[in-house]
Amino acid sequence: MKSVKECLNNLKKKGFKLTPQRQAVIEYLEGNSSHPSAADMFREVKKKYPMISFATVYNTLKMLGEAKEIISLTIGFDKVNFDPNTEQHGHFFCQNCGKIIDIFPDKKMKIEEIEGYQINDRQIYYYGICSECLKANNLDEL
Amino acid sequence: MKSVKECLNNLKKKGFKLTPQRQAVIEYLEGNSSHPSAADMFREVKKKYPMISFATVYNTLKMLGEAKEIISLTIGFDKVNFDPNTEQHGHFFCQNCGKIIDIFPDKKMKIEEIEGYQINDRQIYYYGICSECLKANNLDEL
DNA sequence: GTACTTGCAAACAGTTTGCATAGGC
DNA sequence: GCCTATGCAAACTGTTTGCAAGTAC
Repeated sequence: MKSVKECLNNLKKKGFKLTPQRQAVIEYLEGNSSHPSAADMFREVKKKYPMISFATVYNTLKMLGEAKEIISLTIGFDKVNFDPNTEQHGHFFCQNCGKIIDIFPDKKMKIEEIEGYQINDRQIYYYGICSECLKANNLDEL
Repeated sequence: MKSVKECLNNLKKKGFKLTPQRQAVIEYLEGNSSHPSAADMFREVKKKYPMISFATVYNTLKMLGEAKEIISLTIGFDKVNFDPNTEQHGHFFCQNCGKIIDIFPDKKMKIEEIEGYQINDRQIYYYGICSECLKANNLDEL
């Protein structure tokens, strides 16, 4: 997702209807690097658009995924998180505070080939302790 | 998990009790590259050990994870899958047949460092169509 | 006007939990 | 004998679904 405007154009081109609910979700996601879950989105979007429902959030996320405007992360073990940045990059999951942090490689990552397979996507997940938690030394139990 | 015997020794050393149920799960997992889910394990182990319960399967998997005898994969979007091979390697998820396939790199993969972070683990997930599905051309809807 | 989207609530799947009983060490 | 593990069922969480009413185009 490069910008709200481009995203809306892309969706319109693909025949999706642009409801106010969908636009509210898109506006919340644009430039958001916090990797929100569906519940995070529901909670936040509801503040500005109180009549939105959970089903609509999921519906919108599914549509944005199909339109390749967002990617889904399964880095957490219980729920799915979403990232509007569809450029190839990795993710770090802090096992202490639960934050998901973008990891951009030094050089442009190219997805390797695997003989005989068609690769549509790759995700690289790192698990560990983030610098903030290491500094604060407020490790819960590790 | 290198072998059932080594695994049992390791668990004993760490103070875990070796119940028949746990041994049945370990024997099922040893050398198993099918990346079973908890439900798969429950179904299969039950055949040889009919009185096992779901809670015990989850309990055993949690213990094996803590003992670093297995790794958990979140490559699927709904459930967790398990791999008794704890050597660094990637995984491929076929978006057509749902199979999870081990991907071993040509050269020994080293986990990169990330300045200021402590990395405990890394997972690389590939998504696409496996060679079997490509050959069979029995693509459901893609 | 038509077809798709919404909101709601109920359903669903995977996983976790509480507790009495059983069993490893 | 102690303390942890088991089995069962119920609870819980994240996500999906069915359907009547609403709305983008």
